[in-house]
Amino acid sequence: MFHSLEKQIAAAFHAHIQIRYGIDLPVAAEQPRQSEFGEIAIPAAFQLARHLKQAPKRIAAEIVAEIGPVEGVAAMEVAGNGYINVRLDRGAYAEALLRGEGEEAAETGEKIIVEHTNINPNKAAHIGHLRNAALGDTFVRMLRARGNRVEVQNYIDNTGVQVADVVAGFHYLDHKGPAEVQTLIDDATVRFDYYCWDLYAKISGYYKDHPESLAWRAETLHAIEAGEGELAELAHLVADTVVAAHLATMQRLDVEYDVLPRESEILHLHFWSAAFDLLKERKAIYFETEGKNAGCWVMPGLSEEGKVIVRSDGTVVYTGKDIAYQLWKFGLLGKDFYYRPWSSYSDGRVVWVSTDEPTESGQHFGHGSRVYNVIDSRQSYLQDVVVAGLRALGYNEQADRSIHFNYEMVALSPRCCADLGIPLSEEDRKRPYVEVSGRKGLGVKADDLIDTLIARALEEVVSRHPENSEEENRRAAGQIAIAALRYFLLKYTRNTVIAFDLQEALSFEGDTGPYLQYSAVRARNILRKLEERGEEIPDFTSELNREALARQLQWEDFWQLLLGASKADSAIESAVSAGEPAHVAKYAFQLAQAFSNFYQKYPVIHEARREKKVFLLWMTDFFRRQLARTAGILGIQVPEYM
RNA sequence: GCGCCCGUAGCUCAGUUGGAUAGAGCGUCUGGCUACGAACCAGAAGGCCGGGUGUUCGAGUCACCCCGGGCGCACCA
Repeated sequence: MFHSLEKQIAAAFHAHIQIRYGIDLPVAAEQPRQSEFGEIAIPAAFQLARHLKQAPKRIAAEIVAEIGPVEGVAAMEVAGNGYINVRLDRGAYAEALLRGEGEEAAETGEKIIVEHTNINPNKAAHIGHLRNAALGDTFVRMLRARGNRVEVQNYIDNTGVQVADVVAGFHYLDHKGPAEVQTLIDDATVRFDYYCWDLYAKISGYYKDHPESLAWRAETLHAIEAGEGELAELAHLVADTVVAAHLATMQRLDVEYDVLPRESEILHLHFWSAAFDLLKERKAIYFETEGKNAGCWVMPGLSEEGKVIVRSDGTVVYTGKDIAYQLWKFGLLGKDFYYRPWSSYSDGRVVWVSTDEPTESGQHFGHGSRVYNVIDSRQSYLQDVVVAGLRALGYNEQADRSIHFNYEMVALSPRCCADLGIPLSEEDRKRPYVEVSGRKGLGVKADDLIDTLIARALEEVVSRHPENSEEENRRAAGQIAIAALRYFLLKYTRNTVIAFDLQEALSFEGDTGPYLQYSAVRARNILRKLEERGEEIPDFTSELNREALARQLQWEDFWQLLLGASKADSAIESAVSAGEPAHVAKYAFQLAQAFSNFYQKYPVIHEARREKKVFLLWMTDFFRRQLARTAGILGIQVPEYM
């Protein structure tokens, strides 16, 4: 609502300035620093001052005097050195909100692809992976909330070095074949992804102590690529099982996917050779004959030596496959995968996985017009290579629409390592944070963290609601734990390194997910309590007219809460353009804060005057809906009670 | 060496793309529960926005130079 009105008012100024001064000025609408200054500030006079060579203050006064009535605006005034402060017509604004106007979502035809999660399927997910998924999933929800069509892809690198290492661990260190590994998978007392976590650390350590054994890795990679033999079979078994574990972990956070494109199909369906032909044909890469890259196909430009795409033994590096994948996402490769169902969600939606065998599914993916790759900042260089590849092929437009949605890593605070019993070197203890390492098995497993959070939340819920059933309390605790976790991962802006601290993540007070939930739960408790007392929730539209609304909204407290709650769409819009899910979190928190204050100050149910009571109930209901919606975009549900 | 990121209250972080008197949470201190359940609210203390020079009506925000920290720059991903 606010968003569309703001645009409308800016447009009125734009039109006036165009006619009056003959200047096509892009008019910005800002939020005044203080609420007493009104709802919208127009700084246009500052820009005009340059063109007109007059004082901004004078120009602002002239515009205010001449612009005439603007719809939805009650008053305008000049302030500061030349701001035009706009005051909205409160009654009209509230009436429009009451009738549910101005909430249209502009559906755009283009399809946006968001790729996120992308965990190597060789071990359990850790806290860093959760940041990726929470950011990606929330961004998807933000886009969908404003009407965009979005396809969520989770790329599975099931033929890479990391999977190969775990396979080598099973085969060479543990001497286990596919049958034994299958037994392990079927054993309910073993968490297979956790087992692989340890095995990966074990073989990484072994490689370090016995460099000659790296031959195992090469042999395993070859076997996987050939797709034959026991090692290849093991690779499939390991990768598929771990992918299922990852999806189950992500499901706990309400993170869902549309399709799982796999590297094995990139290879078997010859996506790479198609891309390779294109790259050679358009001279995007060249065959190096001398120097340290002799015998390799190299992409020039990004670094002094260029980036090797095809090794001297003829195998392609990951980035090469990624170029093929990126081309496919835009529909530029002239090839597609086949698809079969991988699993389905409780609402029946199917997650599809790529396959190399023709199927009757009729499914098609890709052909996006814009692609967001949610990948941490350490891989910026590789992402630049991919984009440079598109450019070298002449796909400049697609290169511009390839967005590396980067974010900083999640590290561990030294205190956290101490809490978790992770030994640190003297040097590490002095650092601000310690990087997690899969190879060293150093990190916080996602499911362990979620379990801890749920246990904590359950303690709190049970202490407050011993009368409720265990099932109900578990349900609420689960929702609270997820809210705490998702909010914790989202409240930091993307380029902030999160030094993970268990005690902070476990907090349910202050700037946290549970605070949002608590605020929404309290709003609903008011409405529920009213009905329990035998009163009915009024029909707001028939009991409140414009005049009544205007009367009540003379109270600044009420107006500010209503205004704030009506800005959800505006907040989402600016968060999308800034690419910052954290902005949505911040908005939700401020909104919850405003309501907590309102809740404390105004006893809604005990209000004696009818008009005011109905108005307060409507405010409560409006706030509740807006906060629930915003929390939903963060992937946070509002529990029945807490 | 080259490239990118960061430095804001005791701690952890925001800061609407250059705007009005720099904000929040935690922590500390003070006050508020017979309940629309305090996982809350109100108030207080706490700042050379790392340092310097510039750009202009105006800089936490932009440019350049220092200082301090992080991450990249593989025939790993």
